[in-house]
Amino acid sequence: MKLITRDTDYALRALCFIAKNKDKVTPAPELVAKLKIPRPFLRKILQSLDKNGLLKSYKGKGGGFVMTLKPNKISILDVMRIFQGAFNLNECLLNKHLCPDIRVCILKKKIDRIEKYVVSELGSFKLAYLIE
Amino acid sequence: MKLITRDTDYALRALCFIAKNKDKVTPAPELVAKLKIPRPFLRKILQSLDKNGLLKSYKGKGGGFVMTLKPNKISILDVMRIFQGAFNLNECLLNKHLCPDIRVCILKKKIDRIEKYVVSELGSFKLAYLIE
DNA sequence: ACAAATGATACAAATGTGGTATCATTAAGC
DNA sequence: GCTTAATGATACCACATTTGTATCATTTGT
Repeated sequence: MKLITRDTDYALRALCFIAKNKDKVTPAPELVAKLKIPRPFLRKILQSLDKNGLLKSYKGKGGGFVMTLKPNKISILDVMRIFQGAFNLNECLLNKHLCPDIRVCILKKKIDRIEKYVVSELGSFKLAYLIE
Repeated sequence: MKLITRDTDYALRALCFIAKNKDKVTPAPELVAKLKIPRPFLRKILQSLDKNGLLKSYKGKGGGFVMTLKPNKISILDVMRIFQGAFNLNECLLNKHLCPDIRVCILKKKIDRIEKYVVSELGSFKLAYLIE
């Protein structure tokens, strides 16, 4: 079981790099070269980050990407949500069979508490911490 | 993202049912009927539980399964480990590309702490709690 | 006009999840 | 000993997800 998937990982690396460039526009080819992420895959990731408002893109020659927010305004959780969807650790228990008895409910409560913990830990961990 | 997969869920249901039967041998067909789990899938799950020492099986007519341990000696984590492998939330970060810079390490530490929390919560949550 | 960039979208390979099917083996009980 | 009811072992399959690829259109600075 992994908490952070490949695309989230790539996205974090890319964001860190772009953030370090400050206001300078960072083109995708530069990221490919420096971060060793497969080119088309990175392009897709950057497009997602753009659509979700974490990056602003400039088309055409001399184009590329810049941050829209300060790195201390973006959390790991924000990025995870884009690529891994909303947290829902209880998913399976409710999935197809409705919880038929009390035992599921007490386990569900436990898992809900765990989820709250994870969300709070990752939600307070900012991109800025990764850059210094 | 789900914390508990289908087979773990099924396994927990089956274990609860078998535990309630105490020393009485529980045959798989009874579990199929009562728990509405697809028959061949349940069989596979029971075999895993047997191989991992949580159940003892009796072959032949009148055969079936009994618990090998008291329900307060089995944790949710024990069952998860059988079906979902060892916990390793850091999996992806170390996956194919070795961590190239400090930023991965500090995030890794955070995730390690989260993992410790989850393991301790689920490791102390015993099957017995689900049965009462 | 050209070159360097992103946008959009469709495709494909590998892996994981959930489930099925089949046949062999064991043991109780008449 | 035969039948029957159970598990053991194993191979297979369908589908979804993950990871990655390929292609062409569009935009923009020089």
